[in-house]
Amino acid sequence: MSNSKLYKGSLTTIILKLLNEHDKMYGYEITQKVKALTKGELKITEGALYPALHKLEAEGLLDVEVAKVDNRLRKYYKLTETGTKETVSKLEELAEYIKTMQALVNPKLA
Amino acid sequence: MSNSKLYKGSLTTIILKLLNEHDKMYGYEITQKVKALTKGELKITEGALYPALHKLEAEGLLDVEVAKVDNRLRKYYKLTETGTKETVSKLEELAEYIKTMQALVNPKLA
DNA sequence: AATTAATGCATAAGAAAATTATGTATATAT
DNA sequence: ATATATACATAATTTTCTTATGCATTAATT
Repeated sequence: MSNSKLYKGSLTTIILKLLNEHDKMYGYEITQKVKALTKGELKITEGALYPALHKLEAEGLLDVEVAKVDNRLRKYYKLTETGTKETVSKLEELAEYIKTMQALVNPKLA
Repeated sequence: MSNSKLYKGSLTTIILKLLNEHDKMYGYEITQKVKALTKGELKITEGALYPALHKLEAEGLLDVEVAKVDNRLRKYYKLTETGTKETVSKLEELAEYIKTMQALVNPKLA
C-alpha cells in the first residue's frame, strides 16, 4: 500500500469514498484510480483490495454486478443504501482522526 | 484505542512526538497525556502501549531509565538521537498521509 | 476497617488488516 | 515469441491492536 504504516485501516474509507463518487467501479479500476489521484503515492495491492471488497459485500455495503468486457471478467461494485450511510460515517471518522492527530502533533493550534 | 480503525498504525508516531516534546515520559503518563490532549477521544490501552515502547527501545529509538517514586516503579523513556531523526520522518509521513487522504476524499481541492 | 479506584508495570490469546507470494486467464505491445 | 497490462482470487505470514489477565502500591470512598 505504502511504506507508511498510517494507511493501515484506511482502505475501507478509500473504497467507499471512490464508489460514492463514481457510482460503480471494478477492482482493477480502483487500484488505477487511487494510483492516479495520489500521483503514485498510494498503491492498493490486490491482496488487500479483493478481500476488502468481499467483506464489504458480505456486510451489505456493496452490491456486485458481473460483466464481461473484451472477453475478460469484471466485477462492478456499487454502494447499497446502507453503504452510502456508512460512507458518510467513515468520512466523518476521517475528519475526526485528522483533527485528533493534529491536536497531538501540533498542540499549540488545538 | 478508539472505535475508528484509522488510528491503526499511528501509535508509534504519537509516542515519538510526545517524547519529542516532553523530553522524558513514562508509560502511564503517556496514556494520560493522550487522553487529555484529545479530550478523551483517544485512549491508549496498555496492551498496545507497552509492547510498542519495548519495540521502540529494541530498535534503538528510545532509552529507558528506571525510577522509584512513592515506592512505585516508573520507566522513563526518552528519544535517542536516532529516535529524534525518526520522529521527524514520522511527522513528515503523517503530513503526507493527510495530504494524500484529502486528495482522495476531496479530489476537487487537489 | 474494608473496598474500590487510581497508579504503574507486564504479557498472552485472539482478531483484524495488511504484505508477500502465488495462481489462473485474456489482450496488447515489443 | 515474450513481456506487460488487464482482471480476478486466495493462502501463508506479519504487524498491530483488543481483550483479558496478572501483580503491586497508594489514594479515595463507603
